[in-house]
Amino acid sequence: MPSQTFFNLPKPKREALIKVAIDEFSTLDYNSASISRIVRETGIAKGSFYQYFQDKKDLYLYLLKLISEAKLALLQQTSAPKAKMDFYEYLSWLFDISIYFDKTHPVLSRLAYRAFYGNSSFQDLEIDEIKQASSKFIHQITLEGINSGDINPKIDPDLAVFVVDTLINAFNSYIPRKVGTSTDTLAEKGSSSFNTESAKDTFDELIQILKFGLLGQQSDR
Amino acid sequence: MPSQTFFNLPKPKREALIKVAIDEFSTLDYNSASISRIVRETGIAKGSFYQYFQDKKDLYLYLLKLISEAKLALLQQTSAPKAKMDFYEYLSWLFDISIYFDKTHPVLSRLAYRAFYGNSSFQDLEIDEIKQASSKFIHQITLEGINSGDINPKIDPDLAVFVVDTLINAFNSYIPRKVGTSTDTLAEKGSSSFNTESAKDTFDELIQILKFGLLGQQSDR
DNA sequence: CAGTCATATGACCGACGGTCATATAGTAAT
DNA sequence: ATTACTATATGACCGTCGGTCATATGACTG
Repeated sequence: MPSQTFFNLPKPKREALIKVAIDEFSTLDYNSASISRIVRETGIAKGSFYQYFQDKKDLYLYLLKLISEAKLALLQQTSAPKAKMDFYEYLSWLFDISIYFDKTHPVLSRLAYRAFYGNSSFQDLEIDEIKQASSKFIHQITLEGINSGDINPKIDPDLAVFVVDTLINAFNSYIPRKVGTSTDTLAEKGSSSFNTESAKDTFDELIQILKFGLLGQQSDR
Repeated sequence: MPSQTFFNLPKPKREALIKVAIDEFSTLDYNSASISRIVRETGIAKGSFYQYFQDKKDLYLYLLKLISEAKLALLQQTSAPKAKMDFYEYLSWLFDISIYFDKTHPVLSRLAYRAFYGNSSFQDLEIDEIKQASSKFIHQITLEGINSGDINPKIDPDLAVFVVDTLINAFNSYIPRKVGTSTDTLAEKGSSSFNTESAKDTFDELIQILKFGLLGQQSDR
């Protein structure tokens, strides 16, 4: 976490620093992103930076936190299209929201994309924890899916969570390949560079596969 | 690719360098692994190293190539337990082989694990290509699965490949979590640190889910 | 004015990946 | 044995990095 000193900073200075940092980390992977460059560009001294943040990781974690807060805020302010959705409809709805976030926050989205699907950062407990925050969310709704009968209860819950979580997360890196946009282009221009309609169709087809895989065995036993 | 100079090296020197390098890259992620340390430990001059390899990435790619060759060799020398296997049986067999490789080549396995499932390296085209070599293999057998009717032909082949490939690959990072071994311990001690029997059971359960998901729709239409 | 405290600063540190002019050893021709 | 040529070995050196720290600046208090 940034120090109190950082939050005491005049707003413009604080925001300028964050903006430069977001640009840096959305353009380059963790190791290539440079604190030296960030402070040079922001016009503050290196020593000052290290009064605000413990280290490079501290800044990075803070940026990821800002993003997840922005996403959560969007999720909470968006009302569901249907009152009662089953597990699979809910997943589909989440995907809609995710696409909308990418469109409205292209730079944040790009940074998040790098952090989660580019294999750019490093082995680190805290960073893994942040990464798994979205997994925890999927985890929770998957367990609810099991309880409500949308997922065959004979399937090991952990395994069900793994399957759903893995596919949902990996889908973000699949789509650009599928629609012919390279992940590089995506990291550069954000998700606006592919057709969100066909992405949605493909996602719904994936959900169908999930539905059969996770539910299909039930009639069998 | 290493230079001719490297291959001209006396075998002991060449192998010593490779051994030290493999140890380094199996212990630390790409960015933490240090060329300076490798040459210090091997007892050769920095300049010499850079006569052998173009850069750090060149060495890394070469190590990954050595590993994939070793894996391929094992695959080719292992005979199938059954003459005719359907797609899902074949996947299960591949998993057996993979487990065997991990047991017999723990250090290589650890390096590969870091490279593929640790999010430790960086955005790079060539490295991504090597990583996707195993994906290509899965790709091929998945397409065969479609042709032989083991996978519902109505499913978009690309999507089918994506689902299979993603789950198979991610499974390697799921298992340690499942059996309570942290990925750190795994990277440290190799796959010998978890019960391969229960891993196999879980894998077979995953294959069942895949089977229903990818085939299930067929009876439906 | 002096004293105290938060903040700002940039020279400095060790380590990194990578370069290059120079030294050394091996080989072939005279 | 001497020369000439080539392949290989070497480590001081470069720019850059993340991070530190003694010192300077300013702002507020008595």
